[in-house]
Amino acid sequence: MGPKSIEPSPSGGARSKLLDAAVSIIREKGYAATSVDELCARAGVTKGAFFHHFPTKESLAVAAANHWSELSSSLFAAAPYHRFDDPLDRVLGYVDFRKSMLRGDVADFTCLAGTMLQEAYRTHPDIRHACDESIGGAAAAVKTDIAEAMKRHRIRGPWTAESLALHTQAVLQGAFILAKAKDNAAVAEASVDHLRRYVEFLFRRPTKKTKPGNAREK
Amino acid sequence: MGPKSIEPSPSGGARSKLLDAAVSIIREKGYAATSVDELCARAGVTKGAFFHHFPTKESLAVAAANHWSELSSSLFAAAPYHRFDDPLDRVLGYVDFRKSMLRGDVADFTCLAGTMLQEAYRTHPDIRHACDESIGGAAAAVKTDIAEAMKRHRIRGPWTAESLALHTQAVLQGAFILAKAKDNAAVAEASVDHLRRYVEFLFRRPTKKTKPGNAREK
DNA sequence: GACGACATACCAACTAGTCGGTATGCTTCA
DNA sequence: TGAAGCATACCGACTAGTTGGTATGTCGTC
Repeated sequence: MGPKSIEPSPSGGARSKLLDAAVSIIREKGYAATSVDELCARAGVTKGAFFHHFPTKESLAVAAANHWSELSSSLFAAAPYHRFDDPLDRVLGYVDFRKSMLRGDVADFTCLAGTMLQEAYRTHPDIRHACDESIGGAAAAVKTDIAEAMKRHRIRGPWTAESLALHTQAVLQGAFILAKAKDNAAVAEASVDHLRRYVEFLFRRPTKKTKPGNAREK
Repeated sequence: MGPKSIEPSPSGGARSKLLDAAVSIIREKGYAATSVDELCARAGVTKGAFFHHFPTKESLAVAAANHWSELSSSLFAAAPYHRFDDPLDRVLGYVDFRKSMLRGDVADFTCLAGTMLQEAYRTHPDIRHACDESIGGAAAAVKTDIAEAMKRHRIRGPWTAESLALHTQAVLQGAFILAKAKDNAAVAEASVDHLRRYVEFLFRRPTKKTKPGNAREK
């Protein structure tokens, strides 16, 4: 914690370089397979610097998860869909935005938190907690719009804004796994399409036709 | 391949004990964090036996993924929902069955393939492939019923039986991650409920009231 | 001259994988 | 029948390299 609690390090510091390295390497190969030496190498930093800033490898992972939370929450905060008046449009805009991110290398659009959770949920409780908060934070942001949309459109059902928000995260996480399995983002897009259709159904909005020129496979 | 090509080892063999150990340990801590020594210890087998049956640790993981495919496909083949006449009931029965499995320890209901994919998709192509086939096999089984249900109920839409089948797997995989994040199966159940509602919607079946005693939470 | 931010050298524990060996079959043919 | 010949299954000590982590030193700044 120290002086970095105020300033997130001006990107020249070893700490922030290690954080960035952690995010990218762990997304490629997971937490356990990522060695401290490799982290230092990618960050262009020595081992001394590593253990100066982080007492253990695990604490770096926790910090990386928190860093990831900040990265994503500011990314979504800046996204265009917030302009919509109707909160339902914001929810659907969020889904569309997530779908539009499914491009390029698989390691570049998958989720750090989901990746680490899968292997560390039991052996590293602190990592589990930080990843839970990361996903929970994303869910909370959508939940707000979902709750407003339920109010505005007078929708009620045997589900809550919270559970639907978490469901969007589940679909996304599952879509990432499918994309990794097939090394192909198209299958993830299709799952997000199903999610969008489901949300439209819940809010009784006429389903929009699937975007033209959407069939991009392999 | 010797005498074992006919009989899958009568469960006394070191090979099958290693396979079982691999499934359980890897589901607890992932592939990379699982050491060969630990595998041998849990299987009650020596290191010599390990490398007699498997040339590398990676090849054990591939065999474990295939073992997992067989375990799950025979589990689902024996499940009760196949009795239903209407293929749609079989699809919904599958979803209900998956939901009913969400009990007990998280490590005992999560998916080996999804867990390994997350960390090994890039570094271990053979593992990725075996896990892809595992998930693909599960999806293919559901796809059959979905396709029949589409025919029987004259349903068409901008989605295919295949994409919906894969979507069910995505939701399940995502639900597992949520369960790991919160160390709580309830959140996974809620996601599966959303999935069921979506399938009912796609097939224009009146949504059944949430099961009695299902205590819709909060 | 104290302190933060690193660098260098080092270590004990663990890692996947090797290797020479043994015990127990199954086959073949005299 | 039985012995030679060979394959399979398994054992466990060993190794070369890697792991996360430590101890100590250097350098610039306040």
